[in-house]
Order: sequence, then structure tokens, then C-alpha cells
Amino acid sequence: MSHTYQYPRPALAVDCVVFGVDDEALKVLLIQRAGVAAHGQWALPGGFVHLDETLDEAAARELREESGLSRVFLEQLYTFGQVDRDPRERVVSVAYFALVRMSDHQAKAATDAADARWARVRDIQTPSSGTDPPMLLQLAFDHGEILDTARQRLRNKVRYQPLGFELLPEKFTLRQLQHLYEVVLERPLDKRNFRRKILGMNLLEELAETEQGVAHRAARLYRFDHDRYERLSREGLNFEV
Amino acid sequence: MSHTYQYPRPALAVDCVVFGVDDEALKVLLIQRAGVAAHGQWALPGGFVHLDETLDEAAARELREESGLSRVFLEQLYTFGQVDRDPRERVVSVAYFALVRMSDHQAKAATDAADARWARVRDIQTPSSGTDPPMLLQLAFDHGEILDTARQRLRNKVRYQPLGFELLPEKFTLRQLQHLYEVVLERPLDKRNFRRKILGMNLLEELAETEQGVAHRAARLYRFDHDRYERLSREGLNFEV
DNA sequence: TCAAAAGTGTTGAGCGTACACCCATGC
DNA sequence: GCATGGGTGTACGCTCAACACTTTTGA
Repeated sequence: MSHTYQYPRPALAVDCVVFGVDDEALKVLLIQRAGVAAHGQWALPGGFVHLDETLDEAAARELREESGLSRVFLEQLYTFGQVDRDPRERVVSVAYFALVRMSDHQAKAATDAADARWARVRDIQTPSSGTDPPMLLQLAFDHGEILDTARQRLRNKVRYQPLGFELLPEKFTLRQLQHLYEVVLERPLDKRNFRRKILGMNLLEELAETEQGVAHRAARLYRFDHDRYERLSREGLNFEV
Repeated sequence: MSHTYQYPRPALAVDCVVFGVDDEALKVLLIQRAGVAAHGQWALPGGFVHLDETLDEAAARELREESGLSRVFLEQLYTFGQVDRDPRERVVSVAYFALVRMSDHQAKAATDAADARWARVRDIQTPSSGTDPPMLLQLAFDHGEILDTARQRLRNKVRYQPLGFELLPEKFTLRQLQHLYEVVLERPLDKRNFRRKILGMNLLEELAETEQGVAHRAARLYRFDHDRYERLSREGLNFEV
């Protein structure tokens, strides 16, 4: 079956930049392309938009189909429309960025992908890597640029919206939360000031539990209070780290 | 001539939210649709993306063709992809927002538009107008929603990027600049604090001239120093109003 | 001389930042 | 008992916000 239009049209795709954080670093989910174009290269998960779905739905579907992820934080990022960004033909791509709890989700390949893995963001070549790349990973198409845009957005946004909690397990220590912010913001934070500020917002529920299996004093666990955040932000609270 | 593809494709359009400020209020440029779809309704200027142009280029071209504007500040806003946002067929639209000096540009209709005019933003029905609309202007398609998104973006962005100067004449008084910020931010500002803060950034060049033709003491004119801003912002200056 | 807007300083409160030590726990 | 990170308070400087009067100019 084929489809005919009076004027030529670009193909329309979505691509997802899926971030995760572990003890080590900020990571991004990559898939290895199995199809013809850019075969074998590492790329962001994505695919073409269907006529009966919104862009958000297309992004969620691709994420599910290509990497088995569902119920993740997903937000539109930017639309990339360079004429030659795909060598086959004109493809415009609406990029999304997503945040997942790595602990809950193993990277696994699914349809259309030969393989999937979490890669350290700092090991990937992007426009902001500069010109001295010590063997950085090259992504297919303009995905390096898309990743760069996503990283900037994450860095800006994490400061005034409680995105961090999307990346951590439901129960976490203040140390983990601070580490997350340090990884995302790419700078160290002062422990006392960080704790004072975060706790002062009254958005963390202090649990009766502590972490398990550590070779030193166990830290208290906290949980983010989404309901309280919703209520307060309607009244004009501004979350700022 | 017709064009055939293996899978169906949405049409891809760009729409532009063009803001201007005059003595009175924040305005947006609307065109009255001359084509078949939404005939006679007021809408944002826009049109379909050609295969040989980027999205930015398409936005600039449409703005030129439909309203005669060129060399304006233009930035991608968000991509709107609801399935039924256009009743004719599936159309995905990449929205742009633009800032122009109203004093330099009369609104004038061109190709594809029956008429063009500057409308007060607050007279237009948007999702944030609430449910008590005292005869607000309805835009075609989902353009009310697009306008709303653009207004929020402008409000956020004007605070930490010197966008305001795109909306004023080259030479302006501090009164005009403050008025602009008050209109965009939708709240009054303290005169002394505003002047201290703005002048303290050393981004305004104090001219030897004063305004002309006013029935009271004439105010000094200033000019924004783009070069100095470029230099300083590379060194990590943060412009904040 | 009157009307209208230009221009100008000070003070108090709150916030961000810098900084060091004792405590609890597991091994 | 020692290594490791958990947990805690204070002081200073800066920025923000509130606030009112004199000066200049044109009509």
C-alpha cells in the first residue's frame, strides 16, 4: 500500500534521550541500529510517527518497543530539522527527553534494535565535547547534537523542578540525592547547605527506615512527597536547588 | 505532480507567534485566513515546510511571505502534534516565537492572508484565560494554545536573556524599558530598583541625547550594547531582571 | 506656576556560601 | 579501634524589596 500527496513531505520521527543516574555517573540509553540506515551504529531510540497518535504517544510507543521502558517521565525537547540530518531522505525529528530509575529498568534490546546499553554521557561525542576527543563514542545522524541539547535542558530544569526524584529509587538517602545533583549540574555541592535547603522545602517525607548493607553508619531514607509538591506549587512555591 | 510514500505521513507546518510591544500593551501579529481551511478566521502566520529548507528557514520564509517581516528575532518554541488539531487532515506544526520592533514594522497582509493586524494578547482567548471570557477573540485551530505557550516562554525568558531590546527601538528611555518588562511580566516594578539593577549590569550605553516632543522633562536615551553583552556572557555573566 | 515625569539613597530582612567537628556503625 | 560516611550550626556578605522627595521641562 502506498500514499500519495500533492506536495512532497518530510518524514516525521521521534527520538528519545533517556537519562539515568547510577552510583557512578549520568548515563543515556543507546540502541544499536539493526535496520539499513546507519547499520551497527549506536543511536538514540526512536522511529516514525503514526497518523493516529500524538507526538507524545509516538515517543512513549517507541520507547516501549525499542527498549521495553514504560511509565517514565517524558517531555518534548526540541525539533531537529536540518535538511541533510538523515542521508536517506528528509526526516524531521521531534526529540524527547526521558528520565528513568535505572535500578528499576535493565537496558534490553527489543524490536528494531540489535542491542541496547547504558552509556556514560561524558563518553559520547557531542558539539560541546570540544575538539580534543579522547576516543569518544560517535552517535548516528545528529544524535550527538540532540544529546547535547537534552543535557543542557536537564541541567537547567533540574534546578527549578523536582526532576531528580524521577531518577532515584522511591526511597533514597540525602547522599544519593546530592550525588545526583552533582552529577547533573557537573559541580560539587556543600553537604550542609544542600541538606538544609532541601529539607527546608518540606517536600521530603522522612521515613523510619535507614539504608541497608553499608560498611558505616546507615543513612536515613526519605521519600519525595508528590502530592504536597502539587499542592504547594499551585500556591506558587518555587523549588530551587 | 504528486508524491508517493510507502507509509502515510503527517503534513508538517510552521506557525509563528510574533510579539510586539507598544505604549499600550503586549501585542501579537495575526493574519486573517484567505484559503479554504478556517476561512476568515484570525490565526497565526504560518505554512507548510518545504523539502529543501530547514525549520528555521521555513519560519522565516512564512513570516516574510505572510506579513512582510524580515530580520527579526526568531526561535523555535514547541511542536504541536494533537491528532485532530487541523480538521482537514493530520498536520504537525512546529511553532516559533518572534520578537519585532513594532515601530519599525507596520502590520501588512501579503500572500495567503486576507488581512493582518496587531492584536492585544490579553484580548485573545487562550487556555489560561479561564472560563469567564468577556468576548475574547477566538483563534483558528489550536492557535490559542500555541499563543499561550509562547507567552509563558516569553515571560520566563525575558528575565534571564536580554530579549527586551528586540522589542524596543534602537534608542530608548529607561521608562520604556521598564514599561516593557511590566507588560511582559504582568506586574509592576519599582522604578529605583529597576534602574539600579539594569544600569548596574553595564550593558546600556548612555547616549548624549534625550527623547523629543514630550510635555515634561525629557528622559535620557540609552542603547543596548550587544557586543559587550556577547563578551560578558561568554565569561559567565548572568543577565537577570 | 502648574502638571508631569525624571532622577536619585538608604535601610532591613532573607538568602547563599564558606567552613570543621563529633557520632554511629560495620568490619 | 579504625575507617567511613552521617549528621549538625554559625557568621558574613550580598541581593532584594520597600519607600518619598527634589529637579527639570514644556505648556
